[in-house]
Amino acid sequence: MSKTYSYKYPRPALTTDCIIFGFDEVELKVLLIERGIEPFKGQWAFPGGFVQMDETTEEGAKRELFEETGLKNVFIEQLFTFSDVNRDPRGRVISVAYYSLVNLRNHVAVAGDDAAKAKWFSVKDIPSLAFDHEKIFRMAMYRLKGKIRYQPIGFELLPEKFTLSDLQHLYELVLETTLDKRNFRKKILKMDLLIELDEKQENVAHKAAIFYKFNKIKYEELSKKGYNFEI
Amino acid sequence: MSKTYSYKYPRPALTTDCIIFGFDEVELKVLLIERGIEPFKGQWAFPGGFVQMDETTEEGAKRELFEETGLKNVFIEQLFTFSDVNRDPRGRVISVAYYSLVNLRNHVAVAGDDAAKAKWFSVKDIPSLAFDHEKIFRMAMYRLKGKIRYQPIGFELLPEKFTLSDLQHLYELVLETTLDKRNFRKKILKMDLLIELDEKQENVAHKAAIFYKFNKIKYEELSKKGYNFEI
DNA sequence: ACAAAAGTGTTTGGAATACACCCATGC
DNA sequence: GCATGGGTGTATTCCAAACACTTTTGT
Repeated sequence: MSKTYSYKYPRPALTTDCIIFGFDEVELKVLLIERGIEPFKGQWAFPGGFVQMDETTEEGAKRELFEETGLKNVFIEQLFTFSDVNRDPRGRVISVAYYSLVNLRNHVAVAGDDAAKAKWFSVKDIPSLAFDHEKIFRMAMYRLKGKIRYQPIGFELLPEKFTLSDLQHLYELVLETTLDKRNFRKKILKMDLLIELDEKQENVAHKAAIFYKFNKIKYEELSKKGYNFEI
Repeated sequence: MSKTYSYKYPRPALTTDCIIFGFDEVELKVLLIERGIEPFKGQWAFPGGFVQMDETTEEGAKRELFEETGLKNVFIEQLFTFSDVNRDPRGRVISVAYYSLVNLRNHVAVAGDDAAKAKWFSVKDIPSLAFDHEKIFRMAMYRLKGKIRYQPIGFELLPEKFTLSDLQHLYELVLETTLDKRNFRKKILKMDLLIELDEKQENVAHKAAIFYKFNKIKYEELSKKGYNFEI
């Protein structure tokens, strides 16, 4: 007979879900895993799983993300806690969702230990999802859009070095709009959070773009002062 | 021997907390209850309690709020889920926090069924709080400030009818700053979300102010279109 | 030479800010 | 008549948006 855990009152189970957006300099993608077990076996879902007793929900989310997809060292941010009574056919399960935007150069491919298959999908072409994950996805997209307008998420999550066109492209993908090149550059450079490098693109069939890097130190200083950045 | 509930894996307990800000046209306050039982017996804390199996966390938060303080029909919004491993001396307890801003005219006094005493405190003069509630409070204040700048929270939560000075005062209290009267009025009226009433203050020892009401219908229309309001 | 993306300034309209006096009312 | 808060307009500055051509590089 296996060990069980008993409580005086019933308790919901607690899980996490990770909505990881990825930017490969062409498309905005999101990371899904194919479920290996019931319920929703064979369907796509966000990585995540049950929270353990010795970890915060954030730690649990990162752990599951790593186990299921191999992604590591990802900065995640809390999105929302989903608690609809019937959101999971296994019973009462409450899920704390986290989201992030990562760069597909640094956070390369995906190869989880768990049997689950992980795959990046274009946000324009998402399969049908398990549980209430479509609702979660909509909220994550909405939050990402809102956030990128006044916080330089893009910078933290681009590769070490990047061109201004890369950055603009990221903003355009997330905001689902086009931006004026001159105005975008003016605004971004006026923030004074980018450092121009002594390096240019090579082997491109056009004028080589200058690489920039993000001025993390300055950003953290300003963040502490409660400074707000607007795009 | 009393009934217990057994699970194959250990589960954290799940609670809610409600950070209810109140505006009495003089001060910004927050609602606390004095704990009647251990842990932290006799200390002040936010109203809240354990989530039941047939209710969402939002429903649970509203239920506890009513039971402990008598407050009803409050629109609450999810703030954050707190999951530090040692945040509760009773063991592993995760709490989903909600916040709201209510008007102290409509949502009058407080008289909970539970033995707990509930009381409004000026946000400038909060006693020391139980659990990690000081951390929760700081986050709630921060969120409220951020939110009021681009969403007309103030309107929804003011009394049925109010003067522009009332509204300005609320903004000043939340943002902890002073605002220029003429500029504030210009901006607020340009939003076109207020309806001027045919009614004035009475028995005031100065020019009587005109009452306004919030144009809820127009606000909901615009909200659905994703329109954003900035203060 | 041409294709392809990088890079660059100016003008205009609208919003944000700063700022001071008269008005109505109760006492 | 005076103390109290209500109500109003303008000038200036700053930011946002619109807009087109030259430069560099590989083929």
